[in-house]
Amino acid sequence: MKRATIGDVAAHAGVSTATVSRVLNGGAVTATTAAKVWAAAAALEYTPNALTKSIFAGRSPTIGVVIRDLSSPFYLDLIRGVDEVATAADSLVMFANTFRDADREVAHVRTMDEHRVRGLIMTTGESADGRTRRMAESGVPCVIVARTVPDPPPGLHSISLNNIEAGRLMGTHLSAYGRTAVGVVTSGRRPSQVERTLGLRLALAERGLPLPPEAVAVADSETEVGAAIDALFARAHERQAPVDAIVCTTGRLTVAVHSALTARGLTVPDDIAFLTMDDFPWATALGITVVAQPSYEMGREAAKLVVERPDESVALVFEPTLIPRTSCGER
Amino acid sequence: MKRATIGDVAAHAGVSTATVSRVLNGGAVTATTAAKVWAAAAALEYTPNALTKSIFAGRSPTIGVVIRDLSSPFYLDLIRGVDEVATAADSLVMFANTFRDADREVAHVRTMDEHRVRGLIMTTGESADGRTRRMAESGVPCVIVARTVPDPPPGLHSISLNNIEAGRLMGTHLSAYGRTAVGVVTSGRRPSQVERTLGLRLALAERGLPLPPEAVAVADSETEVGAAIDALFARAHERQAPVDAIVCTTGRLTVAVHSALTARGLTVPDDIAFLTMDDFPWATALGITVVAQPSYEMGREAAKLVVERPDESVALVFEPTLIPRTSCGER
DNA sequence: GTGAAAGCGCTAACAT
DNA sequence: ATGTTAGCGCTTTCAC
Repeated sequence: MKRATIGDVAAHAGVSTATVSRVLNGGAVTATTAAKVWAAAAALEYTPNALTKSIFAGRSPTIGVVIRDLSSPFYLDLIRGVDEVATAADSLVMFANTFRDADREVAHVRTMDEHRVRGLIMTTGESADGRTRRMAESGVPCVIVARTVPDPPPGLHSISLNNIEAGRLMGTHLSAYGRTAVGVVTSGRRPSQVERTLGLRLALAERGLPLPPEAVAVADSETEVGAAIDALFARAHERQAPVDAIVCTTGRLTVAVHSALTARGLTVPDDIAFLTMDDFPWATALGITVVAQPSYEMGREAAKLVVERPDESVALVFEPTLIPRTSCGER
Repeated sequence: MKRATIGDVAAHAGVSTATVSRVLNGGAVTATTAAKVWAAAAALEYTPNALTKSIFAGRSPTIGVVIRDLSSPFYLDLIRGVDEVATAADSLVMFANTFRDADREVAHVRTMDEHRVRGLIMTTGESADGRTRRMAESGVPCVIVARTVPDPPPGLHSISLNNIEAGRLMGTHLSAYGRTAVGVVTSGRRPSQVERTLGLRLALAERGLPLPPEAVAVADSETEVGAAIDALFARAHERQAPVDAIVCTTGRLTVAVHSALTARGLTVPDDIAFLTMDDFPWATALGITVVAQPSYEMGREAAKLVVERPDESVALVFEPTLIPRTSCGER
């Protein structure tokens, strides 16, 4: 069954397409004609073509979101925040997951650009930065999440966490509860990861506690966590400096690190303290102390940036919060 | 900075727009002209307008997804599955969350329709069924997830779980581990919920175990869970039939029910067995036995239905799996 | 192989 | 208040 066009409605109602367009979009029309048009539209089950409309506007009323890893709890809340604001602004959300793949990343950003999204929110690496800048310059506000951008043009925003502070919070908390030898599991070279580790090292150093490179293990994915932990423990053993706390700098690996610990017969917090990033629904039940980011709020703010301040260039930095539970021996 | 159109590229390359269109879409052109056009496109940073393209096709290469509740782990995996095959099919995913609100539901479905999505995947109630049928009839395949549809026209699919079997699995498992008085927390009147409870009741009955209505508590949201559990226990107390197992028929409430139990000083599984729906990352660590649905696979199949079999009408029913851990006293 | 021109469904000046 | 007409950016006959 072919879809009715505005022309069909016009014919059915005995008016011109311009008139139909007017009643549909609230122009000046007689009540009588309006009624006729509405009747015709209903009879033909007319559904306006948003694509065609967007051609005129030059843009689609859609906000693009490119996420690197949908399995991370942080990103889930972020999306919910974006969706909330988008819906309120009569926007849709166009979504794509890059599965941590740089090629998919540039491809998805390009596709979003081709679809003329009104704005783009992305939590990705640098690979698509060239296009992002161009998009911003041509009037499509972009928001980079979880990373700051150097020298941003108008329209290019960034939203991130104060990662140094997140690390400091961890270090301070751990030392306050008597831990002196912390080991960290981090997912690697991304700025956020590096900064969190740095903040941790800073806070520890201020209290005379060391965090040597040997105490930092890198695990890129969940499957590498076990080996990373083992290597960490082995090095600690060599140095005769047994670790009494494990910090995980990414919420994505929380489950993996926690299971690795318990799988090795370690009891939290008696044998070892555990402190990780990003709050999650089960953290309370498990008594896991976390440093939380306001992920939902960050999603809302990201969307608000594209909706409300398209041609500024703001760098929003959110503050982390430590939520103490029992995994560091708090009670 | 104004965006380059195909006309700009044509002018820059000294050819016609038709020729540009040909080289962009792989028509018959000389290598020389092709080179000129590509050079011009690159120089002008030309990005094709996917919106305009879609006008001709009559459809956008986009798959719409309307979800009732993004916070449920089931839906998250579903979306990842959809995204995966959509990407493989050069489609984008247009996403909207209804926050369990019927008005948002119809609004979002309409918007998806207006955007001429090539297909729609939705996990919603009946409120939008009228439009869904029409969409299917006009050539837009729709997939209803987590519910079956009566007398579907071609193009209207459904994907669901064998909920009766899910309930049976629970009943069988519980009775196998010696539980005789089960109480259930369910989120209400949705067919999936009712069927799971029914299956449970059936399996229990076959073993001579009752599941009276008083043993079923309804909690619509997380906040109502505490009260529902209290009422359940109170009724069991009156009937002098203390409950030795709690079943939760929706993954959405797993956390809430579990915490309600522990908050009341109950130890799982010693004081009470706990069995819930939908597997989740922490279930292993917590030792929670679940009846899992293949959510990721269901998302993939849903997307494949719209991509590969747009004008059939298939009702896919997936089988649940019980994943035994320790929350029912398994060891 | 390439260009001119018509048209996709709709809006936005201009007319009337 | 309503109709006519010219596009929006692109694809697609149909000539050449």
